[in-house]
Amino acid sequence: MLGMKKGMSNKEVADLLEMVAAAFEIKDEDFFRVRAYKNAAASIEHLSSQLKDVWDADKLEEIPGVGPSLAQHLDELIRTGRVKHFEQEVKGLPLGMFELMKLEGVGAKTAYKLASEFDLKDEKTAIDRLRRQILAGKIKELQGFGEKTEDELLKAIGSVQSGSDRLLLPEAEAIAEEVVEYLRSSGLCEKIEVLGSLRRRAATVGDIDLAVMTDKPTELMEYLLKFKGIKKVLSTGSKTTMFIHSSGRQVDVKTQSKDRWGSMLQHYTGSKLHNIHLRKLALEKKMSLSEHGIKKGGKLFKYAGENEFYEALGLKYIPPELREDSGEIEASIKGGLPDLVELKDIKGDLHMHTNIEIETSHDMGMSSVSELLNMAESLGYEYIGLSDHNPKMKGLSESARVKVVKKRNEAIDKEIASSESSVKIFKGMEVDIRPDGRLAVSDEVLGLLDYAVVSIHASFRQSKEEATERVLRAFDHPRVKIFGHPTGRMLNKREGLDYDWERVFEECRRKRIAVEINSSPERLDLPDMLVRQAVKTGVLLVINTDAHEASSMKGMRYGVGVARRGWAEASNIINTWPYKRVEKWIES
DNA sequence: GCCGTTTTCGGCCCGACTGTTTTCAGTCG
Repeated sequence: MLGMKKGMSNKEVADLLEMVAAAFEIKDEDFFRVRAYKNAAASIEHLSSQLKDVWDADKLEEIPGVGPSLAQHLDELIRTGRVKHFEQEVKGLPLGMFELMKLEGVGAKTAYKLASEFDLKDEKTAIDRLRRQILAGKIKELQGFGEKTEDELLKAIGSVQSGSDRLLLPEAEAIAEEVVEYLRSSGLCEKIEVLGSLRRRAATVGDIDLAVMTDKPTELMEYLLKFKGIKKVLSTGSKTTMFIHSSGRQVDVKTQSKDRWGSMLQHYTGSKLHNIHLRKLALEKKMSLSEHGIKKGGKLFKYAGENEFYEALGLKYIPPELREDSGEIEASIKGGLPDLVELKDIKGDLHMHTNIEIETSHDMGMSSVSELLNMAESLGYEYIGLSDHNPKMKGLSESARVKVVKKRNEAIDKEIASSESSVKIFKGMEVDIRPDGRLAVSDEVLGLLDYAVVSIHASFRQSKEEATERVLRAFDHPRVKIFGHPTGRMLNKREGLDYDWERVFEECRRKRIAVEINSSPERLDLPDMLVRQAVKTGVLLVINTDAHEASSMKGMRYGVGVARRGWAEASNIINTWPYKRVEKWIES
């Protein structure tokens, strides 16, 4: 458990530090030492690169929250697979306690008391054995425990075992919308906002955070408790109610008055690390921050708007997508915040699938060209790019593939001729990158196209080296203009491929190949951290929906969110360009 | 443990809610 497996992930290292922090906590070590470990754990968990790579570059101490002492421990962990000091600290503790800490409402101290009392040494059986003790009524006999705690523990055990993945954005939005609509029907809300990770447009969302502007918080919370969608109330008061929604998801609702609304939005949007950094900054100026406002010399100053809140700290407004404590506060002070791309900047979409039958290698689209055109028109686009999958390799001769692509071109031309739309069409194709880097179509087929989106749909187990060579080879053909959903990840389902990103981005920059930000909510690929690296490298980016039916083209906003989280400006994104400029780039 | 536009020492983010407590500790976000 304490050893570092080969390829230990950042999350696993963070868990290890959390474990040591818990050990300190029950030994009543200096509280600040405990927090130092927890801070370092959070910092490593949210690192944009692998810890091993940071170690390779000898930059452990540049990680926020990691100083000389922790750097030394981490060095030992990476070199030898273990940390003697950590092992010593955890020695003698019942290991079952670390399992119990996964239960809602159970922290280090409670877990330790329970695990020692009932001798829960085995992590695998700890929770099950605890359950039997509860059922036997043994918990309430302990000092500091009562019947309610027994009930809560039992419920917590029930829910930890039905643990599930994080929510994709549309799922989270649907739950939020249901609760918002109910709250609105109370007539007690002046304003409701979705906050937390959903407002920051993180790729996946853990729970739903809502803030309500009201001058009748008590009545509103009473009304909320009657909501049919509540499975279980976790806690409730006039300021905060937390409950489990019927979907199994936690929803937090907070109330605030109009004059304190700005500080509320700020506080509840997070991220936690962003807020901690802000509060440290405030302390240096002898100010103290909370969701109620800013305290200076014992006096509370209130902020109705988020803008004023940041201004009061001497900062320029920081858009929610940037609030991850990854340099945005420093940039705000120095005036170096990016002018982020917005949905209204988007003038086209270069990755979508039609229902034209060409015996594709993967799913074909559901919508006709004219349906896609209509949608593009309603979105105010100047152009779209049709990029059906390439004709399949198996069971189709080369001449048959050429023929079917020619037929598709004719079908598209016919649509264009009969269309009254002003939206321009590019004839593209999404072409598989095969395991060895060859493309799944011949040069002759590529010659029939305006451009190719090259992407990976199989062989995801390649090493970083193999995968890098694979995609670099695929970039060789001049018709290749877009690198589609680069990592191939599927959120909650499949890790994507890892490349030598420096080489991949450099090659894309040199060949003016646009790296795609795929807006499909189950992909959101390129991931935001890598978008940021791409922006720094000067790589062209394109935000596409990969729509398989016309309505999915409305999902562009998900990709724009990713771009914004990656600090991208409109100038980094080619589909903010007007038609003529894109045409020139495609022909180049 | 970490960290530095008042510091290499002496600080370290803030508030809400719950349960078992007669004044607060534990947990959470």
